[in-house]
Amino acid sequence: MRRRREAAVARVTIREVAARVGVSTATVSRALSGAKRVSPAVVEQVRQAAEELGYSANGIASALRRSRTDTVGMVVPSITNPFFTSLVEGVEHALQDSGRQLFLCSSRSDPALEAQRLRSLVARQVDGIVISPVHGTESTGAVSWAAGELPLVQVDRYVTGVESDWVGVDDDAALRLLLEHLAERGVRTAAFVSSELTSSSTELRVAGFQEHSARLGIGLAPGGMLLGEYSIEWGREAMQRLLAGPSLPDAVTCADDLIALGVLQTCAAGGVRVPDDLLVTGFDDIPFAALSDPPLTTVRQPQVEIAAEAVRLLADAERAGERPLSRLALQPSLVVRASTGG
Amino acid sequence: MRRRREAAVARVTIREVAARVGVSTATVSRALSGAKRVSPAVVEQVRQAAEELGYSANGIASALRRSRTDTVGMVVPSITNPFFTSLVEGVEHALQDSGRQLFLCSSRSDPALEAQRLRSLVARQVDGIVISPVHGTESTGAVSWAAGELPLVQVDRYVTGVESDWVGVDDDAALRLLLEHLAERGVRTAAFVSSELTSSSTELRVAGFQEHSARLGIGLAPGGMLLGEYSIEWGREAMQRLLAGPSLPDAVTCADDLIALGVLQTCAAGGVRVPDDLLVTGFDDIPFAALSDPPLTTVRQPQVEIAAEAVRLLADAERAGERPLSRLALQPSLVVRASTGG
DNA sequence: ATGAAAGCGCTAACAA
DNA sequence: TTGTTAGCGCTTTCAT
Repeated sequence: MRRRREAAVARVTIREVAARVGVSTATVSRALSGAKRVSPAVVEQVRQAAEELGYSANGIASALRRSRTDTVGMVVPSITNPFFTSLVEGVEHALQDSGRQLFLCSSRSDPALEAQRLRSLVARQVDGIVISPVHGTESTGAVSWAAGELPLVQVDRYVTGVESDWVGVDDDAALRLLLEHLAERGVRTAAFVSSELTSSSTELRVAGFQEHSARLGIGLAPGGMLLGEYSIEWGREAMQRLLAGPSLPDAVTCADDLIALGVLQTCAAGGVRVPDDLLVTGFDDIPFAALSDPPLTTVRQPQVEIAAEAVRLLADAERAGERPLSRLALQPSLVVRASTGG
Repeated sequence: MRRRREAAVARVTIREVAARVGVSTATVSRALSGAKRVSPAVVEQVRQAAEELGYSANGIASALRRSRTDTVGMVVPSITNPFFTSLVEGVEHALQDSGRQLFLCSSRSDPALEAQRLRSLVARQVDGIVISPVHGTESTGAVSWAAGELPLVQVDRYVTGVESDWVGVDDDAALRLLLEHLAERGVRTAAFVSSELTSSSTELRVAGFQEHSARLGIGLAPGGMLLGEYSIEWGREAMQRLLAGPSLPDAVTCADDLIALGVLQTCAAGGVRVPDDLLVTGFDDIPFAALSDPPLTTVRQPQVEIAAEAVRLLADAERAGERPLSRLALQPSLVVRASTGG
């Protein structure tokens, strides 16, 4: 319980370093940045003086002058969903090589909060934005405004009508993989538990489910299209509704792993044996998908590639003037585990 | 595939708004911030002009002038560990009311990266830092330097010898709860699977295990003190080592839920029945602790309170000159599930 | 190789 | 209530 830091000791500036060495601030600036056209001797003196004085650069002043912050903003609907955390980690990693930092924001699935985050990032002059928009239509205004202010890349989900690149997974291919797998396992009827149709990927997953289940002769169970949100709780509730119905389908296909984990929990609690009585599938392959009871069959998104590609596109966008927009749908892979008898 | 955003259209500044309305930049600044001592008519005109011109403030310039960024930095060892994500979400939420934003960084359990993040946050002039330091000793230098530059609060873990506040859980009380529960269940021998003794909370958990197990007459199984890292993988590996030993203890106590989930996975794979053959406990109560096979008995950390308290301490620190340091160890609660026969 | 000087866009004294 | 003025700390011409 001793004293705290002296309140607001004025921070050391470049001027004091310059004064100490007896050179101009310009020289100090040059010496401390890429040491160009400065004599090695001076560089060394400056380094030492900076060290002695405890100088550390004021990034704000530098940013104002250079109109660059070496910072990228990222906005995701949730930071507690492991899928997005993996994506964030991938982006942060990809950024690291270029010495840039990530400014992470959560929109908490709220378009109003998302708009606020975007305004804030633009105000803070980040050099670019990576966003997974909350909502297919309600996010449009804010996202397209931001895209007009600075380079912006959409990942995973997207809003249409915005001039920006996009990288994500091929949702149609993912549902093809899942349903072909279920068909092979002899599934004739299935339910689909998803979020409300408020985002691009949700729509594509539902559409993919409908198309491929029809093609493979898998019928939609009565009351089997359940739309809620991407959460464990919704998975639990949706499964309760299915249990309350007249009969169970052969399989429950879920639009993400969180939903599927909730479904599995309710199955366990309700005495429904998976995979004996019911097959269950997820989507994303989050780390916990392998640990559930039973382990979850799912499709893996290539998160690392998605993240790397997003950063690459952002770099392009910074340079670019005119250039065609990219839309990259990367391929998912099927991961078979015990929840489908694998 | 249409045209992109026009490259670098110079952004609208306050001067252009001022010119449009026919007032000074100072008036525009005043009108746009807290509308103090500006005539309502002018405020309205300025608002409108700003709107028409698509003006959005340059936060960097503002920050330079005001020496405030309204931004708080947070550094955590991992953003894929749900415990830390919950903490982050709590801090972000607590900050929201005061209109500040969170700048989140992951140190990836690497002291060097952590030091870099801290330098970066200080350079970016965040108003304060919330950090859960990676390492009990290797983090000291960087953390105490940062604490000297600006207000800093440690959460969850801490390094000693740094003049900063700390909020976290009462690790000793947590181990008392866990071990008393195990003793009631008839446990006579236990193993402890933890991370290396590199952080304060790890040390306290190991110490708590030793003290309370001794007090309750629970013996440490031979080779039963297993130190690795906070991850599912390490949990798997540690359990494999226990399985390779001559005999199993009655219980495996884990220093966090990720480790415990890994332990459970190996038990399932190796035919060890939990809780019949072995009791397993975790620590943190992450959302996935309820979904494992079997559901995990653990202690819940009061994350929301920890986060709220951290933000409150930061606010204090900003105001404060001299003031005693706070060390708040909040109380955990036992959550009994099937992994101990609950 | 170095220095002088001019701002980046904004805000806060201080005047009026 | 409003304007004038002086910077915040840094980088970058343009000279020398």
